[in-house]
Amino acid sequence: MRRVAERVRFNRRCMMGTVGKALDLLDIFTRPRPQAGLSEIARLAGLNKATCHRLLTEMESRGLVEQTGPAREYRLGPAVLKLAYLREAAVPTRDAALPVLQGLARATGETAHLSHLVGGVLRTLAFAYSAQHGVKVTMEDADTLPFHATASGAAVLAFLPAEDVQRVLAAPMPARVTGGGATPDAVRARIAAVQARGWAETLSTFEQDVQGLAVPLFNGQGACIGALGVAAAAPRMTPDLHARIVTELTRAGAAINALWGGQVPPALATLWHQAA
Amino acid sequence: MRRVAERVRFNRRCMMGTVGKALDLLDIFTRPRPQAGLSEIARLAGLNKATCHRLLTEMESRGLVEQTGPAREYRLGPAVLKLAYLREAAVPTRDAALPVLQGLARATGETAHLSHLVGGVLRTLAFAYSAQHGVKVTMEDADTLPFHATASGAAVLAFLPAEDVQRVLAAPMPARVTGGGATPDAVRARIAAVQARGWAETLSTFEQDVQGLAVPLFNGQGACIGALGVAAAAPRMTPDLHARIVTELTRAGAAINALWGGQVPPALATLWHQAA
DNA sequence: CTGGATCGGTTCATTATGTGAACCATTGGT
DNA sequence: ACCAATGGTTCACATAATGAACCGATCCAG
Repeated sequence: MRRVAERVRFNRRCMMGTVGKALDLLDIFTRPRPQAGLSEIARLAGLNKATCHRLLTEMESRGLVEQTGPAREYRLGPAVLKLAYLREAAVPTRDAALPVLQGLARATGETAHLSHLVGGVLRTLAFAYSAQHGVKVTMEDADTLPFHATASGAAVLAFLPAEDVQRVLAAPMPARVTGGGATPDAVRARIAAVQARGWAETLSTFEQDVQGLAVPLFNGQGACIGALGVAAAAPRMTPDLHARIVTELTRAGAAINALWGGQVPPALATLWHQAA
Repeated sequence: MRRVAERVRFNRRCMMGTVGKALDLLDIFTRPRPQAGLSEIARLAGLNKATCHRLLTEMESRGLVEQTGPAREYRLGPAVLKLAYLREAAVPTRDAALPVLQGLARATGETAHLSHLVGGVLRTLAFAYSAQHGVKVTMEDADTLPFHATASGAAVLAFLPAEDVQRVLAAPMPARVTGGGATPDAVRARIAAVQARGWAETLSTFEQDVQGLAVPLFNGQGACIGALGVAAAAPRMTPDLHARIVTELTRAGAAINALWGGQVPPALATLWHQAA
């Protein structure tokens, strides 16, 4: 049945075959921890050392990871560069969106970021800072964005099939939330707001003193595949700045969707048109 | 024993576990064939359709590949972009070398390319064209470079442990060679030449009417990890141009090794110093 | 409209493959 | 000298991968 395949599309991360475990190891390597030793990796991944070692050497044989000098730590390998090059050659996603992202950061004076929905998780794909202020919201370590507590999450949820939204709301709340901003009711309210006005908004739900605004991004079939967001330092927010961010954000969202050939739902498109 | 682990370091591609098979599927996607259907992939990989499907969906769950619209073809996914970003953040390899590569292409008026030794294979990592001539050697499709028939291959072989060289020479000759330029004796002669003068050179061995020149690149432990090459259109080669390429190539080689913290063997360093 | 040849995807008995506790050999600190 | 780490390896065991056969859909030629 076609329908069966569709239903499993979200939250694919449940499958835990051998290659799934191997690929999960790649998520060990982050910006603050670019490399790690065998024991550390095994500990972080909750796997046996021997298993881990086999997976790593197998990935090393294809260049996906590599082992550094005498410490014998593992890190991401050169093969990922070739893959990224091919991906960009086939589907100019990131490179195409980057100028728009930088323009958004410049126009708003705040941090702009782009995230991609993958395996039922929102992953940061790129971000751009503004040079305008010394105080800016940094995104370096925000690897995956929780749906409950970010504007990007709400923007995406608002255009996801109802069953997927249910699954997200049913999932356990992540620890990192301030106040009651991540209760199912609060999230549902945000989703409704997105559908009513065309963009998502949160205040101090993911990071203290950070106001987030976001719009969803779509693929050629009209399915929501990510979000474009602005993370602003709340203390310097003014009605005027807020309005500017909304107009710039919707404009940039429309631009990126156009670049990607994304099908924006008509209702949303008209909302954006009014805002810009 | 440490020695055992060392001996297996080269030619890791022999191990064919499940994740190895999965990762090999990624090599299906190339510049001329950026996406492929399930049956086609299974055929190309020599795997069962069911197996292939499982591997692909498992990789899709982590975003390493994705499925396109109604045709349901597979292509590289957005996760590779994040991995490449992290890799570059941790080890600025490609981005750091790119300006040097472009400078080399500009200074010589020919095509410059950078390749990385991974899993016993030389993979093209980046290349730069010169705007000077209409006729240039294109590298788009040269995914992996055969050791036997390229200057880059000879440059790397000249600084690989003897046993690895034996293994390469013992391997079956690739079909794509012109003339007798890829016989074991010819390769051995090229290797000796590299060690004597500091750079490798081939003429019409890989591509007709293409002259290749290359120098090896090293990591912090002094192990050879790749090559920097220039692919020149043979018809317009002159002694003067040849000399310029050699000086520029050695200079650029030294620059990239410096950027990467590569330990150039002293003997080679002095040869380069004389050439530049 | 039908027959055949694709396609993407799924099922399930068979077995090959991955697993992990216990085990080295080294290294570094006390 | 000792202990506690480290990276890596072994091997009996059980889980997880395999592939022929299958399904429904689509397409195209006759």
